[in-house]
Amino acid sequence: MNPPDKRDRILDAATKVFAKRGFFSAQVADVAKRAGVAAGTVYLYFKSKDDLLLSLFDRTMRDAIAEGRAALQSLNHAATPVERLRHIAHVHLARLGRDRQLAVVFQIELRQSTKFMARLSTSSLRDYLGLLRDVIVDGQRDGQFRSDINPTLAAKVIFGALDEMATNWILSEREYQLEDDAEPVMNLLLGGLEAKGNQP
Amino acid sequence: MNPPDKRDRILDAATKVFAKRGFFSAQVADVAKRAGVAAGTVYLYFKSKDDLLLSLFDRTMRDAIAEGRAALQSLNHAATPVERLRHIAHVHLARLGRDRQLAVVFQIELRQSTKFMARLSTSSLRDYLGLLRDVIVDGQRDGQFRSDINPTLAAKVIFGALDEMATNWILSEREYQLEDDAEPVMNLLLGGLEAKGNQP
DNA sequence: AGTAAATGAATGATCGTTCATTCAGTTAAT
DNA sequence: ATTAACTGAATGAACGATCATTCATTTACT
Repeated sequence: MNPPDKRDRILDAATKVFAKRGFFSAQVADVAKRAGVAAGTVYLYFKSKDDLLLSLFDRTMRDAIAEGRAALQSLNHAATPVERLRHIAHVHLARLGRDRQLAVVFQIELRQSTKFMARLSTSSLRDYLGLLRDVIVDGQRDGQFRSDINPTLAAKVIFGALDEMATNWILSEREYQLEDDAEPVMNLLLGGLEAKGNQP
Repeated sequence: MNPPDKRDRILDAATKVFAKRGFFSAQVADVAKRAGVAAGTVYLYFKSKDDLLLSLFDRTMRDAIAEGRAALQSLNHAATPVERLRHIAHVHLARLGRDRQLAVVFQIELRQSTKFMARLSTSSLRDYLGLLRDVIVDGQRDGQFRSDINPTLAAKVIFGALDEMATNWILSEREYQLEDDAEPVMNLLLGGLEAKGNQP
């Protein structure tokens, strides 16, 4: 059938409705209408409204991780840790920058309760931080990165910085390419704010 | 009077109830009960449940900014930009680390809708980022900081990093002092991840 | 015909909010 | 000093609107 799959159609509709009205104000009936199905049909595919949001998260993370893997594969296998970190930053911001509604759901709606946050931080997000950490450890091993830095902490800092860029982008009135933040952010994180002490 | 103020008591109760049950699941009646007043009384002091959350935010930001000002005053007036940034990071994390329930409300509950987020990002948070930015501009002027870095972006990166530390702390099972993250985070942000190119 | 998928009206539980009423405390009058 | 009148803060039962969810019925397909 041409329309991909009813379940997917409902998830797409949910993204739009949640992004626009917020998860709690959004009504299941609106999601159904937008997906072109009846309210009851939603419950043939999802256990509850909560399950809808959680499933949205799961589907997106699965897609994102697949995309991330593919992107890293496409890199020259001899890519340096620096190049790999820059690449991750680009992919991260490009993905969110491509779909504002998805970004709203991810940056805001998914974080509305400790329940969802806990789920979020113990699932694929953990893997994502782990991925960053591994790259950093590599860089430390071959001397490109300072070894006096805790790689787990550095991964969080990088994630926090990218996350803040995404949230700012959503709330900003201005129209700009989120991905364009990747370069300057990584320049700062890699090189540091302090001027190198080259007093001649 | 011994009990500070009825309005304050209600806000304190709201912090606890919102932190525990989440804003949407929390019932106004629970907040009232915890504050030791009747449900209707809440509406003598606040327009609506939303107003309760917003007022909570306003009161806390007012307190935090006052505390931040005082802290900066207490610094030697000749403090370098580096010292000032480190100081801000400490105060930021110390404040959240002192009261986990308040931290939950700030890091999670307040971010549950674009409505609150917008309010958040156009109010005192704007001033806070501006404060960071000013310190960075100072540092660039006297050559301590790289001048090829956009100070506004750097302010966001610093904020994003601290914010991520706070969120991680809330969701972590481990018990640790949030403020202890201030030093390593600022070491990373100031010095950068890359090893200085001193190949002998 | 028989099965599965889909429907959408009806249900029922859940609160935010209101407001008629109470009551403690204050003022005024005798 | 005593009583009466007044005030407005506080109460909490009741209201009413909102939705998530269900399920008896219909539709579509083999």
